[in-house]
Amino acid sequence: MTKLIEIMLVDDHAIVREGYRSLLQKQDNMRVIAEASDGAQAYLSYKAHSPDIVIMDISMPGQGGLEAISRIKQFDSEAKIIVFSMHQNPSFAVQATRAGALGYVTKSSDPEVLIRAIYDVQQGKYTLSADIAQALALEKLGTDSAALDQLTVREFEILRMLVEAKPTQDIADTLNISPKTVANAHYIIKKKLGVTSDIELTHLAIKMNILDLLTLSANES
Amino acid sequence: MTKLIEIMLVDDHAIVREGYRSLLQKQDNMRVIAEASDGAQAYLSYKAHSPDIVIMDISMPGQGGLEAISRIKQFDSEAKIIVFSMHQNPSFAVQATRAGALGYVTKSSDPEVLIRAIYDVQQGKYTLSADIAQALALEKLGTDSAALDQLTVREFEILRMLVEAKPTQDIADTLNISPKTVANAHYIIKKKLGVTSDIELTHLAIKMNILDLLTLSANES
DNA sequence: AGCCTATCGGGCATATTTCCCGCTGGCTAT
DNA sequence: ATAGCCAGCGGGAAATATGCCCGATAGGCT
Repeated sequence: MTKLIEIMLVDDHAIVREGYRSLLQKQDNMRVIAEASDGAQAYLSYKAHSPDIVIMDISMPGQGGLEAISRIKQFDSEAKIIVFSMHQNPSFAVQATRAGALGYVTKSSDPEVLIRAIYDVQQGKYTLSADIAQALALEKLGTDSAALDQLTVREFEILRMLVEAKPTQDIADTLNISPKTVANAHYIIKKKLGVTSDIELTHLAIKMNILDLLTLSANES
Repeated sequence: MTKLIEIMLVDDHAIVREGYRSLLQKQDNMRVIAEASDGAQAYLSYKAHSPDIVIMDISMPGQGGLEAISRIKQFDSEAKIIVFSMHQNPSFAVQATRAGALGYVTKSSDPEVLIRAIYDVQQGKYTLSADIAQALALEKLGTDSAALDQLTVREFEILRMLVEAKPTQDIADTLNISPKTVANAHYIIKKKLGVTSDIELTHLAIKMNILDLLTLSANES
């Protein structure tokens, strides 16, 4: 009566694929018909097997999962893809959705959540695991993405030097202002961006692409 | 003929535990007799079941895996623990070993590697997966991120929480120590690593791959 | 036993952060 | 031109954090 749902698994950790397989075998109307351990393989395998549902990890080496999603959707815009990720950051869910995923479930979720998501997505319904839904909602309220626009030009300039780990004195010298002013700006910046520690500030800088990570390996100080 | 090996699984992702279980069931002389999804639970469960082997993830929320290893070893210095981690950074293996683990296998390894490790560790033999062994050897030669190895297990653990921007108070709470001790450790860490600001510390953490950049924006707690 | 190291935390002087304030100078609207 | 506004600058002062010291305990090793 219920038709068989054919599933493809994509995850770079064999043990996790083993877990999916074991879990899905318990559902008698689901069958794993293909597997892949990276994005490139996933694309080829999708074309070869046309599964009903793809369960995909997005943190894989090389050709990542997001790229694979885009390519699969390009090949078949009807493809039904669920992202199953360790990342609890709602931004990942946003990116996955943009790429074309129909569902996003965190690995911390109970197995039933994934099963539920498979049924939902099978019917074309978009699904999020509860933790992500909540985080996304909070982010929507928080509106911190445009936070940088609150900074004045001077503050932004100081921020950039701060996150490069330049000492206050150096910044003061470069800008020909008093170290006290730099310290004040430092404080104002943290306040405007809503962080309380320099570590959080650095995280934010990375997220907002103020801090060029490539510079990190090439050291100076 | 061969005696049954009783195994306890510790991992915060249910799907991964499912994977272990499925994998280990195929070995007719191994049996999963207990599971836990965080460090505190792992400790209690160990005391209750006395498994022959513990397979433990070390990146878990709250009471981390390293702490759990220490406590289990304290309770039973004969405990045989294999760390099964996503981190390919050899420093994690160093810290795990210091805490008392007998084996370190990355999740990218083939399932057979884990099975092999179980047999080895069962006989009291120390095991590393090939990728880690190589990375460790290179580190020994290259003295690259070896700075991290100067840190004690506790310090390393605190460092990881610090660079995730966890407040001192939270860290103190999770580890059940005084905020003052955390502050002291914070200072010692910076001193050992030769940095003077938290921003530099964060840079270092990124360079040394302690701070997973993908996880970076995943700020919840 | 004696020594060593890890862990834990108190003490305390110094430095930094945080917040408030006043000053200047350039805009803009009246 | 005059008033109002805001960016930029920096002093002051209380609250906190940092840097460095110390002593205590506990487990391991010789």
